[in-house]
Amino acid sequence: MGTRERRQRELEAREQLFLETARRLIREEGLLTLQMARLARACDYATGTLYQHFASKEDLLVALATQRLREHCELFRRVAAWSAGTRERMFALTVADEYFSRRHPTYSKLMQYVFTEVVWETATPERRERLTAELAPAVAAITGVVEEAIERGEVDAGALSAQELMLGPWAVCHGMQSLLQTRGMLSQLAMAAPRRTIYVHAQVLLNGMNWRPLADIGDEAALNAAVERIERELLA
Amino acid sequence: MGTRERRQRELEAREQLFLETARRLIREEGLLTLQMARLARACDYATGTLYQHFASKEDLLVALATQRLREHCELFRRVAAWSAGTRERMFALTVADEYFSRRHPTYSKLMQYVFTEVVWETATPERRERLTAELAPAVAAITGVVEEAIERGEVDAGALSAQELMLGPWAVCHGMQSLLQTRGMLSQLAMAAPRRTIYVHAQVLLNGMNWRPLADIGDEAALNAAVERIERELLA
DNA sequence: TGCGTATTATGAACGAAGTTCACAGCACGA
DNA sequence: TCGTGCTGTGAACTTCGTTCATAATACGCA
Repeated sequence: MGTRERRQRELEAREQLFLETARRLIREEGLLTLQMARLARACDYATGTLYQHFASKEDLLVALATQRLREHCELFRRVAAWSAGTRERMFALTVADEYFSRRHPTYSKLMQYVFTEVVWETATPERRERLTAELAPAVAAITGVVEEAIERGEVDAGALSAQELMLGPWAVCHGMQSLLQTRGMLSQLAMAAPRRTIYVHAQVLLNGMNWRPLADIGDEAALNAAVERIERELLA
Repeated sequence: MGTRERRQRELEAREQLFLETARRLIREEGLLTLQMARLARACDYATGTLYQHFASKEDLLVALATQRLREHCELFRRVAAWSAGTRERMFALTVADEYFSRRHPTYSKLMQYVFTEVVWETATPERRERLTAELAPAVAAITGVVEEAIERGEVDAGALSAQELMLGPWAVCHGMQSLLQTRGMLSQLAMAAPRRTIYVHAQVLLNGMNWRPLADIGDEAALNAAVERIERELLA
């Protein structure tokens, strides 16, 4: 028969078309000006057809975010599985995160918007679940690195669990990028090299956990070498 | 004469009324359902009157955020001027930040929304400037603490400037709160005590900077004592 | 106190965009 | 070939945010 699954394939292709085109429109004209009717028109479909795939505009945005988040999390999993020491892998996660955000400039903004009460609460529960489901494997992978380090005695966990511990580097990454991305923040601060600042603070935090081998915070050459190695072996 | 300045006072009082009422409506019904017409009606004014104060809905939101940010920054300045060591003051900033967010649950969400491209770019430049202007004194005060610590040799700044250094604790604070506040994140992680996790990571970061006197990360009692002292002396 | 003018408040009307739905068109099976 | 059910369509609907012609008010002055 195959007529049913052919139709299914066509539907998926159309959904992809909508998502890809939405991404392009956002890239070209900004999140601000994305309009459902225009998006449908740009894909040569009627508005109603678009609504057969996405329950609302917010739904579409969450779907868009989910797609990129999947890539993001796959990258994390690859980094977590890298054949290197736990300290190096942990730092590599920061570098990878920064790299990913740099490669996808609209992604962080989209995420910021999507996690807003106004958008998040308007999207359908299924869409929200699909997004959060993407996180689980990545969280598990990163937690795995922390657990390995704890077992090997390479880090002082204090009273924190592996998950609580990994929240630290995650927060530094996320917080720093969020702050730097916020307009009126950079102008406030005289940031010479924002990227380097992220890396240094990530290393500082890992040092604070006494995560061995410790990094020499003052050694810029070593930092650059570490970053370059990660970019070469994992991200290129 | 005084008729002009009386009018000025009346205008300011009305603006306050609008802002207070908006705050209440948001608290009671959420950011999602705030409507300009309803806000005006709730204050017994016509819609047009509301628009004499705020150029747009986004403008109103930025004004709302600015008001709270002022309090927030005043708190920071008070903490930065505390008669305690630099390390203790630096940690106190994290505790104060967490405290402020806890006291004003809708503030962080509002901020998150306001800094969104969709809102920020739609507000008038004057409003945006007024918001960012609030930041300057607080940033200066915090940077002052870092500079004092550097001068006294109580911290290893590495190659980072005072401003770059203070971005670390700020990012930890902001990032951690942002992550914990995001729905679907907490469910992902089994967080026993999110507040304590923030504090520990703040201390870890400061330790990583070798900021003296170092904190014993594993010592929960000491951490609690420090937090309690800060809350008692600065925040109560 | 009364009048003319300027300023301000009003809320109905407007406009823009998200969403819906009655209907047309198409494909598939009998 | 015809009937049926499904799908795409886009005009109409709805919901706000925003504006603006008009009414109301306040103010200065004779």
